[in-house]
Amino acid sequence: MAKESDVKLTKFELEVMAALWELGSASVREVQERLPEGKRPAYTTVQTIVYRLEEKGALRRVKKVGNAHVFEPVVTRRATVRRLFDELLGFFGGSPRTLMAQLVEGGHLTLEDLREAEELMGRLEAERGAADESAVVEGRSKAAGRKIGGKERRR
Amino acid sequence: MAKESDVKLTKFELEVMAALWELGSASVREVQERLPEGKRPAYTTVQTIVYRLEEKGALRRVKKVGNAHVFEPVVTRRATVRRLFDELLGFFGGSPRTLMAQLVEGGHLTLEDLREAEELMGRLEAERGAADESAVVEGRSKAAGRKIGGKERRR
DNA sequence: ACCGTCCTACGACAAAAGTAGTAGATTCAA
DNA sequence: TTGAATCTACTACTTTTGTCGTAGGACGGT
Repeated sequence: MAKESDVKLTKFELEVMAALWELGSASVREVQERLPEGKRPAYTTVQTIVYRLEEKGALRRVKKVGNAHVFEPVVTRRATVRRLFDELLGFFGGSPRTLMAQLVEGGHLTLEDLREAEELMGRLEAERGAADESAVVEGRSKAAGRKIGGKERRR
Repeated sequence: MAKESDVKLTKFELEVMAALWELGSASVREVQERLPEGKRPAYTTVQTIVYRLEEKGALRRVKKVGNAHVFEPVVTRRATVRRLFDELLGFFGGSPRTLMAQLVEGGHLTLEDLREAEELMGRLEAERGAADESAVVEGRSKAAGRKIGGKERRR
């Protein structure tokens, strides 16, 4: 029955969806106009993509305004990112660590990015935790305890 | 001049490259055999991809063994990951944070993953820091300058 | 020297993705 | 009520990807 998770999007479709996620809901014209300056295809091109996305079940038309249809995303941005990430992970034997290492070494992330992520993680855990008391341990989820320059390993 | 960075790879091409990165260098047959069980295309299919990759400059033939060519990657795994990641970032207004947030919320990362990343970052910073002190200008000090410790022999 | 096996070089094709034009219905402001 | 502006619903075409098959050359063992 075509789960949301098996919607595969191409690069351009992704951009259209990105616009739609930002707008919440929009007409073809609105989507087109939200596309980055340089690479803004003809109106009908965008329209075609929107139609294809509709067939894939990535979005749906919800109403009309004037004689124009208004579309709304069906697949969430989060689910899509998850999918993309999983794919990316594929090239790392499914290990987020190896990937993270590449990101760090590639200079994509700053220390603050990581700290913030930790903090967020702590918040989320606290929020939904409460229920399961066992296996908590995980040291201070406060993320404030810096400790750069740990062991000197490999390399 | 076709810089290494403008080599765009498709999903399948990525898989072939992945095999090649793992093997270091290999013949078409070897690459094909390294492809995951289920999705293992015909020999000539792999051959075609390899040829196309050669045209794109992602790999090159380095020698012959018997009558078979042996190929070797030209673009590095790191550069490729960087590229993929940058693309992914595109959907987040280029903000690694937003992306990280999605990853955390999506449960892709564990606290340990983050910690380890921080640690690695600390090590790298220390390593390269010292010498840096003065030369700050260099517009591209933002990654790309990788070359710590000779070859990239991880794993 | 001969044959079976493995490669290489090409050529083909279908499906997916990217890009757009057009005919005719709709809307809306004058 | 009309005509310009705008949409929709198709249709169409070009590239790019994914997948192979085949003809003929190169090798290696016997």
